[in-house]
Amino acid sequence: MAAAPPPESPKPRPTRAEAIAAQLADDIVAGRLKPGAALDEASLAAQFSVSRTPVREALRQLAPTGLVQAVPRRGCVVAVPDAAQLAEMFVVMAELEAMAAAHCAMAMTPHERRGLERQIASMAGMVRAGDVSAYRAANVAFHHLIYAGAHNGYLTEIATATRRRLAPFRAAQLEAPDRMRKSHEEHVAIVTAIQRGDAAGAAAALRAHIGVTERTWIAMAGSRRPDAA
Amino acid sequence: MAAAPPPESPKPRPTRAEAIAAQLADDIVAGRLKPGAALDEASLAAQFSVSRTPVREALRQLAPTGLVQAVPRRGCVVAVPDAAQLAEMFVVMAELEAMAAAHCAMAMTPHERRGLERQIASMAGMVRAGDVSAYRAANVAFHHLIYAGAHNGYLTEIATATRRRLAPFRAAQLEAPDRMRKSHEEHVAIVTAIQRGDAAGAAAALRAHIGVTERTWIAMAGSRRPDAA
DNA sequence: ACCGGCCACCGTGTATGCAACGCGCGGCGA
DNA sequence: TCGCCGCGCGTTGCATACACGGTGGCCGGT
Repeated sequence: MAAAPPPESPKPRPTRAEAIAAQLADDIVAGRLKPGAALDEASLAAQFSVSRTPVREALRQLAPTGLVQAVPRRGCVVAVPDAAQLAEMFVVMAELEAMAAAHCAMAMTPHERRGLERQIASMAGMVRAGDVSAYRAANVAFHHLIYAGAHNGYLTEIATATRRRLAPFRAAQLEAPDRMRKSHEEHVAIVTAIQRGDAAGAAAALRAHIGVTERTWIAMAGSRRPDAA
Repeated sequence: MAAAPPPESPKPRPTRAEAIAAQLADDIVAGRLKPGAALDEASLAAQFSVSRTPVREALRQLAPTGLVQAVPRRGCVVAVPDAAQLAEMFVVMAELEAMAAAHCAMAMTPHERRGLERQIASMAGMVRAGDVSAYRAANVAFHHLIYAGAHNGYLTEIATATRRRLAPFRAAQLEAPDRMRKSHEEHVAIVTAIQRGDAAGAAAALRAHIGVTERTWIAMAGSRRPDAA
């Protein structure tokens, strides 16, 4: 009778539009649909073997999430945030995750803390093995453990949304040499702070973690000055 | 070549669906549509003198914002967050606004600071006159000045969304005789901290204003006390 | 009288058709 | 040669029509 963490499961059976929206979102987040790509209703309809109607509804659902940009009579394109917007989102995400980490430090249950330890141990193995793709997936899971530990569904919601929106621009982040190892060390620092109940330390560690990520991205994005905020 | 603060104006001319979505959102936020009310497509279509199609698109746009709850084959209702969810959202909103206030303290331009002073002065007059309805509107404007002063469009976006979602449940908050005066005093404290560049103080003042102290936040993490404002 | 299954109504989900708007190209004039 | 105007095409916006699923009530059985 334990309440499910998201107390609402409004998805007894997804409708076509929802399935298409989920698929498109996934394609965008995974980078299969590149920022700026035009989303033609007719083509998508043909591609999914449905009429334009569900495709339109899917796009209209995606627009408020920020994954696609809709201009009233000119169709939709995959969102292309400029450098300043990305910087803003990184700043906010750092704060959101810091908030979650602080909360974790104070309120995580023993069971959740064990889960965190297990995740860290598992990821340590991936680092040793150099398995970047496994590490990438585990990284998402790790951050979701932090969200869950904060026991705040709304925080989880907006942090997840922010992370998704930034995902296309962080895809290659772990490719940078030695980044995976550094990332893991930062994770360890975060978990250590959480485990000893150091809320401020956990928040700071997470801010630093995201901050480094942002800098890494800026370095890879080219040679623009990294003070866009 | 000066970049416009919102470099995108994706609303050359709103489409029917967008107009309906805006109208519905407004009705929900203003409390004219009460939480739990069923949103029948046909009725709404008749009411707006359009077909079901734009109404459906409007509802699909509103669903991701959290203002309405959509169940796949059972229609939409005005969202009814329970006490725990409301408490979560208040906590997050307090942190978002605290974040904004901290940024304001450090980065507001002189022009923006003068605007803040003017707003406070104007609201002081409303308090003296006991004009609750004018104060209510000015209060929203005040908080939006804080958002704007943070110079972070994404933060503004999610803070505004959160505030909108909570609006239906804060409608009567200022009706308490002394609440308006207290609220104004808190605003003054916030502005004072911002004007002297005290980021931590501004953040703390805003947290207190929203009514969620850090301790409340911590307590709520474990035990889910339904102490929604 | 209570319970179970059946049926009909209501509302949503999807498809199709038509009209309007935006855009690009070609022609005309300066 | 360059700029402006008008026209045609493609795409989106909206309306209408049909199909599927869900819900509530009715009826027969126990």
